[in-house]
Amino acid sequence: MVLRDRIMRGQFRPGDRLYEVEVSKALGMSRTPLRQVLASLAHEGLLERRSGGGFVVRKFTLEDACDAIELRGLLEGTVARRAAEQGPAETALAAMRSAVEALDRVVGAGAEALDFSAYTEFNAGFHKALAGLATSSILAGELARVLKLPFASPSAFLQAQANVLSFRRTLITAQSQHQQLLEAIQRGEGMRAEFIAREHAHQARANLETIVREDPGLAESLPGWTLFARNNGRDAATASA
Amino acid sequence: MVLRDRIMRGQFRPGDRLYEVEVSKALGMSRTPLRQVLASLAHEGLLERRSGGGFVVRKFTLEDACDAIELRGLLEGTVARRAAEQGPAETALAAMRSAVEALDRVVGAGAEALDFSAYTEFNAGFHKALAGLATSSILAGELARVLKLPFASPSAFLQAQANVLSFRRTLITAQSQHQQLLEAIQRGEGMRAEFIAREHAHQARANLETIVREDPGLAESLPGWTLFARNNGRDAATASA
DNA sequence: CAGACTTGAATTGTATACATCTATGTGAAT
DNA sequence: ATTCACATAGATGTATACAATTCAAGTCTG
Repeated sequence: MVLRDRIMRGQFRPGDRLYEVEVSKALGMSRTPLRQVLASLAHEGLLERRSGGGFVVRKFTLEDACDAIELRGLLEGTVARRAAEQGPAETALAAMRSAVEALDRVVGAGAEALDFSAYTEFNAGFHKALAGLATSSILAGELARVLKLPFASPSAFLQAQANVLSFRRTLITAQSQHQQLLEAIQRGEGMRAEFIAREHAHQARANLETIVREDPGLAESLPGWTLFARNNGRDAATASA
Repeated sequence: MVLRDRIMRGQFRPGDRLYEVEVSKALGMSRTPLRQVLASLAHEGLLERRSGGGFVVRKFTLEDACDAIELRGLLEGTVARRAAEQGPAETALAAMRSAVEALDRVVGAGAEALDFSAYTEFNAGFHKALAGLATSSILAGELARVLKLPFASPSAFLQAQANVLSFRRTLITAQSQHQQLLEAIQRGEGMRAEFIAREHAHQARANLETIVREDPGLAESLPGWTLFARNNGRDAATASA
């Protein structure tokens, strides 16, 4: 989906209306397949249907991003709890173990020497393995869906933290949570697993909030950040009235 | 969406492939808008995309229905907790109060004399008011989405229980949970609210399981039941091999 | 001057024709 | 007899032409 990337990269601003003929020319495709893409993106939540036809790029607030992250934590927590309660599948558990071990090696270097891109890679692997623990197709589907929301993905804005030492330190505690989550699942401690997963996501949320508050310039560089309203909820159109 | 209803009413069986020309003739519409409907239903989870093109009606298992109900409980619980923590909006809270009061009057008649359709109506009102408490548009959207899954809705299979006395009794305890949930939200007891909502959904799940186990004939009459696989996961095609 | 109606361009929604792909059956060669 | 290649029918994917709707500007009237 090239349109998705273009929206994420900021080629369209929130509130912009997408005219079918215009966009179809820009993408070099016909209106028919484009309309399906538009409908699909609307289902994903990136676009909104206008009353009276047409689509506009959705405005996200920082609150939306935080909610999406917490929702991810909620679903990951449920997956973890149920895996712990029902006995996790060995293959998915093995993937999680190897991810944790790999992260151990990365984090073992200490906050200063930490290989950030390696961390990002193995962290994604950990969360993928966690999703793979889902016994329920319904739950797995919802989690996959939520991960598509801007910034909900575990590695969505990790790279922005690369050069800030205080954030690198949070990765050490995050890895501690990875270890504890794995342990809780293996020991059948469902409730504990659920809460660790929630708190883990909460830390991601806190990191995002800190970035936005303390280093807005850094936030600007994040992919998808253009979809977010800067001013506290009031957009330009409303403010001009 | 007339196609949605036709699928729910059992005009197509799970695993059936939907041929575009055939269905478009049956519905009296062209292929172009039909394809959008098909894609939309696939996003909802009622259809699945076949590899190599086309759509088939999705098979649901009883487990899927249970998972959908628990997922609803999870999301409702989160809405309730956050409402309790952040202070609920007075208008939505008022709607919830009036729903609880109306249910009090219905349940006050006792299990034998209980007006079932009135209960169903006010119960739907309660859960609608609960959804209205959502402060987060992300959360509200996901909850609305989950409610569309077969049997996830609070009143999905309530009517099937109408003539079974033991089920009518469960409504009394369900109403007790409604009261407690409202109370917990009003008193700011977020964690308690979350768990009550979860347990409330869990009871619905238990009721569904009981219906299916003890009165399969009754289950057959439920709208959407044709989408569920009877035999334990193995469908006809697989079993014939 | 305010407000309602008309009008028309622009945009979305629908139908149909065309292109591409998939799957199945047939045939020959091994 | 089995397997591979190929042909062919049928289905999906795409493009374009047409219809219906929306929305705004302009005009006319009270």
